[in-house]
This record gives sequence, C-alpha cells and structure tokens, in this order.
Amino acid sequence: MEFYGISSKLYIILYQRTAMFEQLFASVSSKISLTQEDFERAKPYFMAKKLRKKQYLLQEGDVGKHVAFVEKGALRSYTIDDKGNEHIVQFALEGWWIGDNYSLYTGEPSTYNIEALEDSELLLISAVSIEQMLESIPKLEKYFRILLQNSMVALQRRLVASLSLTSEEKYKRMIKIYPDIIQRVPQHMIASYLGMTPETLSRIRKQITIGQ
Amino acid sequence: MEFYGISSKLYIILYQRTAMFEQLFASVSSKISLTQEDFERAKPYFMAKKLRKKQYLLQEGDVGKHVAFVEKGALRSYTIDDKGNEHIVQFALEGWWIGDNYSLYTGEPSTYNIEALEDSELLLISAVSIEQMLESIPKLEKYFRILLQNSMVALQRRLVASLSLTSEEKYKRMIKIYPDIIQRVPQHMIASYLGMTPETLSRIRKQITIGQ
DNA sequence: CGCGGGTTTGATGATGCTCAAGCCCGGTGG
DNA sequence: CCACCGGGCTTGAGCATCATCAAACCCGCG
Repeated sequence: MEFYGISSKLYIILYQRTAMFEQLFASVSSKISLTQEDFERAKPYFMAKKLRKKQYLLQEGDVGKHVAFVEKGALRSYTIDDKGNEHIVQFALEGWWIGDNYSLYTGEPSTYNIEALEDSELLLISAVSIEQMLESIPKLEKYFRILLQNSMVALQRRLVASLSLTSEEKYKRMIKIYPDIIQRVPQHMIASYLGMTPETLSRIRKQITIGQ
Repeated sequence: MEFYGISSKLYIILYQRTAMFEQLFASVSSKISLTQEDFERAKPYFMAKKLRKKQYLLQEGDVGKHVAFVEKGALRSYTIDDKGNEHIVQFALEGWWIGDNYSLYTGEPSTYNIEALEDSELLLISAVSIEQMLESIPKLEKYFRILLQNSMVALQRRLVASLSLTSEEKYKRMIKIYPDIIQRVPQHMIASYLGMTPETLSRIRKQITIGQ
C-alpha cells in the first residue's frame, strides 16, 4: 500500500512526525511565513515530552531548563504568595507556549509551578537550542518577538482589567476572551486566575444564568 | 586650551554628545558589555527630543512611531477605561524606556497616552532604526531581550500583587521597589498606579506614619 | 456504598469606594 | 503685599462589594 509513492510504513513515520508539530506549525504560520524546508530544519531543536494530568513541568525552586509549546492538553503556571494562596499566572492550551523565560535565561530558580491539568503533549526547547535555532533560521526571531509583544499586551490589559473591573465584569471578560479555557478548567482555578474566591465566582455564575 | 590634545571647542561638542547619551550608555553597560566604538555607532539611530511638563509623547488613537529612552525627567503612560477612569500602566524615570511597542510594530493606533510629568529629555528611536541598529550591532539584541524579559517579570509580579495584596501592602511594596517614583510623582497618580482611590491612599499613609 | 474534592448556599464582617466637605499651599492678579 | 482661586490632599459618614467561615450538596470514583 502506498501514498504518493511512499511506502505505508515510511508514510506513517512521516505522518507522525508532522502530526507531532501540527500546532507549532500552525502557530508559526499564523505569524510569519516560513517555508516547509525551514520548518523541517527547526524540528530537531525540539524534544517531545508527554505529561500526565497533575504532573509538573517545573516546580518552584527548580531552574527552568526549557520552555514548552503545547501540542495537546492543558497546563497552568502559578505562584504561591506569602499568605499561602495560589495565584494562577497563565493557562496554556494547544498552541500556547508556557515556561519561565526569566529562570531559563538567568539560571535563577523559578518562582512558578507549572502543572498539567490534562494529559498533555509538549515540545520542549532549551535556551541553547533556541539560540542555535534562531541563528540558523533568523526569520524565527520575528515569530518570537511577536509572541513576546502579544503577551506583554495581554498582560497589561489583564492588569488594567484587574484594577478597574468588578468581579462580574472580570468573569464576563474571561468568557469573551478565553471561552475554551472556561470549558476545560475547574472553576476554582478560573477564580484564582481572576483573583477572586471560588465562592464569589459561584455566586456570579448563578447571578448571570438567572439574569438570562 | 586643550584636553588630551583635543581643542576646547571640539571637546565641548563631544562632551555634549556623550552627556546626552549618559543614561543610555549606563543602561546598556549594566546589561551587556559593549565597546565604546559600538556605542558610537549606535548613537546616530537616535533622535533627541525635549518635552515640557504636561506635554504628550503619544495620545490614544495615534500610532506610536517611536519608543523613547528617558535621559532626564519623568513620564507616565496611562489608559482610560470604559468608566472613564485613568489607569497608569507605567512610570518612566531616567534610565527607563517608555512607548507602545505594540502600536509601533503593528501600526495600529495606540490605546495609551504618554505624558511628561516633568520637563524631560528623551532619546527616540523608530521601529526601522531599531531594525537597522540591531542589524549593525547584533549584540544589542541581547540588551533588548533582557529588557523585555525584565518587564515581563515585573508585570507578572505586579499582577500577582494586585490580586493578592491589600491596599496597604501594595503601597508598602511600591515604597520598597520604587522609592524614587514615590518621591517625584503626585500622590493621586501613585493611587492610580496601584489601583486604589486617592482617598484610600491618603488614609493608608496616615495609618503608616502614625504606626511609626 | 461511601469517601472526598469541588461547588453551592448562607450569614457575617472587613476592606475600600463614593460622595461631600474642608484644608493646605502655591500661583495669580489686583 | 495681600486676597483669592484652584488643585491636590485630607477627613468623615454611609454603603457596596467581596472575603471569610461554615455547612450542605453533588457527583465521580474506588
């Protein structure tokens, strides 16, 4: 059995390798235009890793050796403040990057915990590999710069939202911006992300559904 | 009259040009090591600009054509939310960068206003000039990446602080991290930056000074 | 079936906002 | 030089929002 003159066995291998990078390819393509050959050259810099639900990619105090691109699954990064409360800094679903860049580049221990919320498939890349990859495929510089810029913008907006909105408005904003996250993540984590208690979020949800 | 074999007239010109870049030189040197020659090659990409108190570098709706490095003075960037309240996103004193990177790179109108709080001296650089400068002096890539990373970290910490701390704790944190800003900026702007009303900040300050 | 984590519901209280008035002080014009 | 103005800071009273603590409920899973 053959596809396009490729034996079925080889086809499957190629297919798997492509499938493994499917989301990453989509992410890069949505921001810059990259040839298939360039993309193939980028692949070897990455390392596949699977994480089961509740496993950690990084724990507070460890030094982050990689950043991760999420091909499949869901993760969260969070810190624990002086009072012992968790604060979720970021969620990452398919197509998102997650990691502690600061720890990665400075070598200082991270203040974040990164945990899989579902069984996940990641593509890891180390600081050194990023350097080499950018050296070899300079176009990707732009991709990463755009990513950084977008996350700065998102973070600034979230900050302003956290300063100016009521809890109900924050939740409605979240529904609008990240409906997919709301679907897949336990409610108390949404509350933590938004900076309110689970009780408050529960009451808000009741409020909203009655209102409709 | 001569210094080091340079005529006094020429000396003054050189001196002025160096003084103009004093803070920038310090900022770059604190993060990467750059030769004096490299630095001299960087200078022409910048444009000096003075702003009097209350003048604007950028207004909401405009497209940001430059980012600015503050050689002298103080600025703030802020947005106005749907309810008409100002929220200060950033202060910038000597040695800080300020601008709307997102608008700069995307060409979309900015959502920020950037205003001088004191008479200020800035070094402006355009998106195109940054590209060219980085092309010509690749070492500077690292400088800008470090800047971006540091601002991401600062922003994430500020977000967690805004979610987890009481108003009093936020103010004390501000005193600790940015004592210089507290000194130079009107109180109601500090309140805006911290996400509280001027009344609340006033009461907190009273509280603290009595406590001591 | 029963355990346990997550969510809901209720009662109470604290934190911080709103609105309103007074105060302080630097700048301006008579 | 003084009176007046105005912006910013302070002070007060009342109130809304949201956190806390506690208990009940729901549901998936061992």
